[in-house]
Amino acid sequence: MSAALSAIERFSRYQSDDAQSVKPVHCPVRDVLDRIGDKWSILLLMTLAMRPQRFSELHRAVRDISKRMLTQTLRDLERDGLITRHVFPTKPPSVEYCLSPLGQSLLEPMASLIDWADRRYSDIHAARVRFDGAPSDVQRS
Amino acid sequence: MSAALSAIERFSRYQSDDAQSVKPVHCPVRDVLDRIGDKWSILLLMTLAMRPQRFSELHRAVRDISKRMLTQTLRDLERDGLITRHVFPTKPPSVEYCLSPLGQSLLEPMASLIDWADRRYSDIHAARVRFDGAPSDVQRS
DNA sequence: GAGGGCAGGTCTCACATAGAGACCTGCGAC
DNA sequence: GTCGCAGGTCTCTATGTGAGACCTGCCCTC
Repeated sequence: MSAALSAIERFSRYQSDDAQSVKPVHCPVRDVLDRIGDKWSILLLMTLAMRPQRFSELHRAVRDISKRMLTQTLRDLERDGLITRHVFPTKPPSVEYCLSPLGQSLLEPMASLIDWADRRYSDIHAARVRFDGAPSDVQRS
Repeated sequence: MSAALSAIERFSRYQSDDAQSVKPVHCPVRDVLDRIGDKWSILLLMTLAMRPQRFSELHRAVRDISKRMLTQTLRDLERDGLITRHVFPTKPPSVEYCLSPLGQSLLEPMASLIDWADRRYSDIHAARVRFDGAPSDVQRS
């Protein structure tokens, strides 16, 4: 726990450095979070964690992503070295995406987040119902 | 590792259930990820992890968030029970936000992600440079 | 040998979301 | 009375996203 929290302290140093300087300080953590924290990246990484998959397989697995965003997200992940892209010279060429070692290394921290999400979902859902049910200052005692 | 990866397997089951059914299957993991995976939530949670803070402190800590998004993100986090909001009846009323126990429980998985981001940033940065430097099939050998 | 189909995209347009920054509210100090 | 402050809300514009038509090679069928 304290080991993990030291990461937060390290991050906080970037924050306070930034707050104190005139020019914004570049924070690697934010950079990375902006990347994998978008709408589709984690979802695609999780999907590829099961096995390498082709473009259209991914599209079927994550049905509500548009081709446009699928292409774009995959390209960004490839750019960041998290996945690799292989083109096979079949009749209509097929393209397979799979996790790189760097992408693999992200699985463990990501899985702990998924695990949290799955275990705490009922709490979150309950909190939402409670919040929406008490629109102003209605307090149950 | 295998314990963590079992979370991924569990998640994959939602995915394949969804792929097979006609009606989309509601996936709690996606629900939660959509929430904390937005541009500002993790950043604010990390900032609040250090200590409870007031609206304007948060605004100073995360300088490039707009008031609009700060308000909205805080409200969403409160709705999900991750943070609590206390109004103090000072002369101009001040408002303090702090992590709820549920929010605290998110710190550990989040910290491991932060830690990953911090340690792997140089790899990611290198991959980006490589990708941008090789626009087509130029390969350094 | 013309037409159709498939994989993996790109392009265009319409709409939703985010950011900038002006404004609001209540109150105490000057 | 009017200034300033905390914590917002509102409006306008810029940016991002989704839907879905279209494109490109190539093979297969007719």
